[in-house]
Amino acid sequence: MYKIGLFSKISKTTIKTLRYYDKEGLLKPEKIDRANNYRYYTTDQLFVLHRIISLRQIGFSIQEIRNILAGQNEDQMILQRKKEIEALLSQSSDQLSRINQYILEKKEGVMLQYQAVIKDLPECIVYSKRMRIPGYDSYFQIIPEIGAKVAASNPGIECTVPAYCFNIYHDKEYKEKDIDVEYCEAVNQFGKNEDGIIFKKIPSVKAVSTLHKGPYKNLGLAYSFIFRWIEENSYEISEPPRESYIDGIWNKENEADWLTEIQIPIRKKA
Amino acid sequence: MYKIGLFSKISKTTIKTLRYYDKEGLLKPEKIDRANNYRYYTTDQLFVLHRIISLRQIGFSIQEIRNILAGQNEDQMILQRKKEIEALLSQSSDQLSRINQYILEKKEGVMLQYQAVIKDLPECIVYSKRMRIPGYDSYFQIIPEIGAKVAASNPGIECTVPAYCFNIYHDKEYKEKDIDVEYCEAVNQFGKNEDGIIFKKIPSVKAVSTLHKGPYKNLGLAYSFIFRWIEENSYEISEPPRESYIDGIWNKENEADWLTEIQIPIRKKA
DNA sequence: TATAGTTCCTCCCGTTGGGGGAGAGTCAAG
DNA sequence: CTTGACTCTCCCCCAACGGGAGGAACTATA
Repeated sequence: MYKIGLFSKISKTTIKTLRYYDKEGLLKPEKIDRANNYRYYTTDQLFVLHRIISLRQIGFSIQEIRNILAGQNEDQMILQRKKEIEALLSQSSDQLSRINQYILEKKEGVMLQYQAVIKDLPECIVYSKRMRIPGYDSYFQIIPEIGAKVAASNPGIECTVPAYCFNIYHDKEYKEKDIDVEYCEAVNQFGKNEDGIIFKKIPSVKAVSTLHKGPYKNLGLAYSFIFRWIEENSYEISEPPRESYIDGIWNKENEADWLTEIQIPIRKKA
Repeated sequence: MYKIGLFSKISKTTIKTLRYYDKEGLLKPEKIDRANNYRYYTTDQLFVLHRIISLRQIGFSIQEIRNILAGQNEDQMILQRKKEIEALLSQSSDQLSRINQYILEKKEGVMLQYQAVIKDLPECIVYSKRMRIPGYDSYFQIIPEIGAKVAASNPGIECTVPAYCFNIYHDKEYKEKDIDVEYCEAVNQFGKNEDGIIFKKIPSVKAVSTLHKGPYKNLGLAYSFIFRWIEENSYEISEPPRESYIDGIWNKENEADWLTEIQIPIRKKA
């Protein structure tokens, strides 16, 4: 029978940890002296402690170890823990790739105005119209028309607050002319489909996002940044890119103040 | 100027997080209404927030981000973070290997009495004698003699409490006869070297450890378990194995109660 | 203008696996 | 008997928020 200090040295475990495992019910001392509450351990308990430490080193939580020691469906917990480890592994390797990319960008000295962020885009209801337009300048005429038509045909329908108003680009590559584009605006409910205007529910999706400030003609820079980012970090594009308009002609006079978010749905490359 | 709820939706960040970043000084609202303490944000602040989120996704802590945003030696922090990520990566891959090994052992149904644990063995002072002995049974005669001689020549020297008494095996492979063994016992100070008995300081080292209960003739099982474990988990032996005697003939009559810990110093395979 | 529903605020507590330390009781040796 | 080493319990701390209480303020509608 060893007191906690000796047992701690034999087992190379701190006293704090031993007391904690006692409190948590993982390893009760063989005997507790009722007179002074001293804990007494035996060498046999080294086996249990070794089991606990081994499981901790594999990353199981205290609660999980308690279950395993109690004999509860160990196999399932092991498989679950294995999946967790694999998730952590992939997260770390993700972070490594991102930080390497970051170092590279710093060394090249460019692109530092752009930041890539992964977000979940929530599900929403939109009205949309897909069309082929000659160039970006056509937006300023076409988009208000679509909005007006929807409002006229569907009383009671309102745009979401904050607005989520974006274009989806269906071309396989970046183009500046003759663009196959789908204009979308998030609304609070479904309405009538007419004149190529279609209401639909867009499911939630994981996307990489970057902000672009300034006139639309410079959006190409943002695209080249983010396409490269996707490539370097081993993602692939899962749906066509979206441009979400945050600040624009409707609230900022100066083109230099316009703010656009590029959102590209992605998945990890297999 | 957006109130926190709208800004939270635009940026896909929770209100709680925005308030936390305010409190931590990462992202102060553009304006706070003194009358009601409402926070007001601008779209320009989306850039700072994106920067923060991007750094968070790479795994930087709030404190680190605060330093980076303040322009403090960013390069160094990036390299440091990269090392952290690599450490995490290697830890996870370690855990994955261990849990796979664990699954394998369970499937084979054997070896479940042994547990491998990695520990740091602390530095200590020992007296030691290296010799060639015919077999394990010689221990019972030789070891007490050495102890008696040291005690006689070095008054004032005491063994550590708890005792750390072990053999180091210098043979390249496991042997049961004609063994090249170095007997060591941890003591509180240096003493006289004589008759092949040498005092020395053993530095601290990382080792894998397993417990063996029962007679010494069965130690082979424990060795085969742990050698395999080392191989399967991509470690390599960095120093000769040690056998540390926890319970033995001096305090347990029955051989079945003897407890021995095998400690093998290891390092990760390159 | 009254009211109801929504949004916002500031606390406070919880999470994990112990570490650090205070204050008090206990043990072993000289 | 004293002194130093051990041990006990209790409380606070960590990181990055999430959950919820309780209350004030804003907004829309009747």
